This record gives sequence, C-alpha cells and structure tokens, in this order.
Amino acid sequence: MPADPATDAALSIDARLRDAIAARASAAAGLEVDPATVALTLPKQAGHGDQATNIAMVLAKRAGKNPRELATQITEGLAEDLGDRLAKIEVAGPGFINLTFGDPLLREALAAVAGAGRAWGGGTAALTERVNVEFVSANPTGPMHIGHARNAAYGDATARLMAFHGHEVEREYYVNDFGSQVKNLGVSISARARGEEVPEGGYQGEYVTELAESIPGAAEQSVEELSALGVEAMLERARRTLDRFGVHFDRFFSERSLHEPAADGGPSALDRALEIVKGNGELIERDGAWWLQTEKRGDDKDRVVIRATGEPTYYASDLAYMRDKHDRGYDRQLLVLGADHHGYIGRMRAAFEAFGGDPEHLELLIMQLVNLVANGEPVKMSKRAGQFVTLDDLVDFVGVDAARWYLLQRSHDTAVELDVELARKESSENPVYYVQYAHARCCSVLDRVSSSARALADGLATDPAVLLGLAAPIEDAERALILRLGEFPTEVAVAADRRAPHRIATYALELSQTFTAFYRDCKIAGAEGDGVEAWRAALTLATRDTLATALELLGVSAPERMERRDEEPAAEAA
RNA sequence: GCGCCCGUAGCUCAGUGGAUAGAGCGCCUGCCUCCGGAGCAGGAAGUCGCAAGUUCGAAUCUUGCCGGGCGCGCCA
Repeated sequence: MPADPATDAALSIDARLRDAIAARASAAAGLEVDPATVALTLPKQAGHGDQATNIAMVLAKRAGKNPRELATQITEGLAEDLGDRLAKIEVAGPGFINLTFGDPLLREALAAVAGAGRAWGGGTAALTERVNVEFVSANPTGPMHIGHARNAAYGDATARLMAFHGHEVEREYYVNDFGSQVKNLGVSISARARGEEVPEGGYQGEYVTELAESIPGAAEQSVEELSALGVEAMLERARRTLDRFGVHFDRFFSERSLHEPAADGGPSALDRALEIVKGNGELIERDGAWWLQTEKRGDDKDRVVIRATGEPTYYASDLAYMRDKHDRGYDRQLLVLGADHHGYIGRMRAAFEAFGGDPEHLELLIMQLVNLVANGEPVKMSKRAGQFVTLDDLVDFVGVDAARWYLLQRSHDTAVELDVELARKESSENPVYYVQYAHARCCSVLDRVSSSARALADGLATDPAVLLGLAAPIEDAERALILRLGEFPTEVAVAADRRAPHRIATYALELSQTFTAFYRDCKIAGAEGDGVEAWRAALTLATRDTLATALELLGVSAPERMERRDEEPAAEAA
C-alpha cells in the first residue's frame, strides 16, 4: 500500500534530518552509518531543543573518540548543511546533539500534517501483511462479562490500529458451538423449562430461565434441540452486545463446522488436520489415546487430541481451526486470549508448528485481568451463582466511550482495576471527556474563524504550500503543538508494531493537553497579524483531524460539541 | 513445585538503554469584563520491591531473592 504523499513529505523531513546526521556522523567517526539507525527523539526536557540524537555517544566507542568531541564535529557540519532550517544546534550533557527547528522547517512540518488530514499518521507500514485477529470468542453459553469486554476492546482497537498502519486485517470470532458445554446449556434450559432446578454443574444464571421462556414449547423439546436453539440465541445476543460496543466481526467461525464432512463429502477439517500432523510424525498412540507430541516443542507435556473413547478433545478443534486459518493464507494470526489461557501458549505454538506453520506468524496475546471495584470494594463475579457484571451492564453504566477508554488506556499485559462507580461519578472529569472536549473545542473555534482564514486553512488539504509563505514568527505554544502532531506517525507505528493501542490513548491525552496550552496562549479566531489567523486555523484543523483519528482508533466517538451538562443537583436535602 | 504476567507518587497507571522519572484522580493555593471554566497556572507527594551484574549511561537488559495475580485435566 503506497503511503499517503503528504505523510511521505513529513516523514521526509525526518528522513532528511537522518540523512544529514548520518552523513556528518559517518565522516566524523570514520564509520559507516545507516540513516535508519539514527535515533531522533523529542526531548522531554524544555531547553533541550525540538529533537535530539545520541549518535555521537553510540559511535564514540567504535570510533575510539570522545563523545563530546565527536558531537561537536557533527554539529558544526550540520549547522553548515541545514542553514536556516535550524534555529539552534548544540552539544549537551554527555554528548547529545540538540536540534532546534527554524521556522521554515516547522512550517514544512505543519504543511505535511495539514495536507494529510485524516490520513495523517497512517499507511507507513514497511510492508502490508494480511492479518487475522481472533478475539472475544466467548462461549455462547453465557453472557459476556467484563473480561470479554477488555478482550473485545483490545482486539478491535488493535485491528483498527494495524489496519490504519497499512495492513489488511480481518476480525474473527471462534464460536464454541460443539461439545459438552453446549450440551450442558441444553440440559440447563430443559430443566428450567420444566420448572426444575438446574443440575449440578449446569448454568445457573437468570439468562437460562429467560432462554427457556423465549423458546416456545421448550419443556417438550430434546436437549439437542435446546442446545442448538440456546447457542443460536446466545450468539445473537453476543452480536448485539458487541455491535453496541462498536465491535464488528468479519466472520463468526463455527467450531461445529470443523467436525462436519467437507462439502464434497470428504473427511472433516478436523480429520484432515489430524491426518496431516500424523503424516508429519507428530502423533503417538498411548494408553488408547492419540497424543500430539508437543513436549519436544517446548510444551510442558504431550497433549491428547483423541481420547481413548474416540472423542476428539477441544484441543483437536484448536489445531484444526489454526490449520484452517493457516490455509486461508494469512501472513499472520493474532489470538487474543484471556489471562486464564496463558498456560495454552506452549501447546498452541506446538500445534501450529506440528502442521508446518512458521511460529513467527502466530502471535498469542494474553489479556490480564480486569478487577472491578465499586465503592472501594471488589465486585465478586461468580459464574456458578450466575452473578455477572456483564459487558452490557458496563456500557449501561458508564457508556461506550468511557468503557472503551478505560479498558484501552492501559497495556494489555498489566492487570487493571476499574472502579465503575468512580468511572460514572467522575465521568465529567475523566480523561476521555477531556480529549473529546479538546476535539469539540477545535470544532467550535473553527466555527468562529473568519471565512477568509478558514478558506485558506481548508485549502491546505490540496495545497500545503500555502503555509510556507507565511512570515509571522512561530510562538512556543505553536512550536510545541507542531512537534506533538509530528510524533503521530511514529506513535502509530510503534503502537501497531507492539500491538499496544493504549499508547494511542496516552498520545491523545498529551495532544489534547498541548492543544489546550496553545489555545490558552494563542488567540485563534480573530488573531492579529498577516496570515496569523489562517496559520492558527490550520494548526487547529490539523489537531482536530489528528484527535479524531486517534479517538477512532480506540473506537471512541469524537463529538463536534459536548453537551452542556447541567450541574449535579446539589446534595438533595432529604 | 513448575510456567506466564505484574511490583514506578496517597490511589489507578504511562514510560522496553539516555539528560532533572511522568499523567489522571485525590490533596493544597490562586485564576471566570478574554475564541466553551467539562478549563488554566502553581504546590506538596517517589529508596522506580530488594541485591548483585552488563554499560559511558539502567525504571528499562541479565541473574538471584521478596511480594501479588493467574494457570498447570483424556474439561471447555
């Protein structure tokens, strides 16, 4: 996929700097320097410039030179090469080179962002991969709980992120519509339909009674029929819940279908997969059962695929399912699994390799737990007793935007605590509203900008060069905002590569803060000075689009105006 | 016992080799004749679990220990 040209232009600012630095560093150190290896970072410390590189320190040892001395030589060369694009360049600390951009370079940077619009930050993947992301895959035997909520939010946001970065992504839900749990659901519905207690080990939840009531003549139906109808109903319910949560799958893949004969009447996908691993010498018979020899591939022990009874295990389905996805030609399979599945990594990898898959192309992403807290007390969740905090409950309670934000703002591999009371009570002050507010503020300010300035700013999408002619000096808050916007493509790339959508949430918050500081320090609508209003409108426009993109990657809405919320009624006198 | 994840401010958590470790919430002090105060400015608050090691440089990499979560079925 070709990257957007405007994004290219901005990256080329970065690339041009790298090239220049690499050339001078190479000459000074007497070593080959690949521009791609030049680290350019935005220093967090004010006074350390707009970009910094540690190249002199990295090369010092190999070059046999003092880092500061090396840095000084590189600096002198760069100052000569880059002219007024640099306002300042200096050696600092142990050998950092700090660069401060000149106004011409800052204008080029903003022109690139503004020109790209909603495409800014995307499409920079070096090569496009076909990626299958399997997530949620909750058993259709019960409502989706808070753990599924985190899995859903994460899988979906990761898919959005990778697609935006430049990959072809498909979302897939594996439906466990086969086996003893499904039968168990049928048994439980049947019991409720006949007004009896659910047998030991059955599903106790209220929803089972609801299912029984919703199925006409349930008391007379067979367990098999009730199982099928129950699964169908639960799946439909899951679809509606996910839809409401902003998560849409490309495919619901039935486990049962793996067990059915092929379209041509040939063996099932499961049988074919087993034949393949058997042919590869991966199966062994022992104690009357068939085992996949996973231990030799790093698993704790071998795993049964066909029980002594002749029944395939759940693991056999997993094997066939991975094989099916593999045959569909994806470059990469991502599986988003719950915390309680981390013990499966070994056997899943082993299975993938057993049929000839390249382990590099399988990624198992483990979600850590969400601990729900209400009023400072942990919320107990018992599937047995049928007590859930469901995904629907969460959305009802705090709304889709806050729910997704809270579930996505932290790394997937750290356990998080979510205080639902707090999330709702503080909803007017929590970070997601702050970011949305910044977006709404961009929109509302742009409405107040003069039509001529607005026209100039809007024209940038087609002609970014307009900005370059503006002469007014760039102020600190404007500089900070441009640099922040300029980070977005790198942030997207890192977040996508690390499957870390929470970085986008962090970035969105930082961008919002930077914009708010700009808004405070620089008057936008009606600003004095030649072209200043248009220039600031362009900055606002670029911020609005980048915030909207960031929020969209998280699946959080970007409203053009926030509803004026009435003050909470003062603690009622009761 | 073995395996995976985590230990950073009062709380919830960012930060996967760089400079004086950050944010949100909470707390304290200020700011509404000014583009939306759902806001802004400032402040208090940290032995980055502990100890060694690697390096010019470690919250970050290695090892050991301590503490917490989760998992170790011919269940799904």
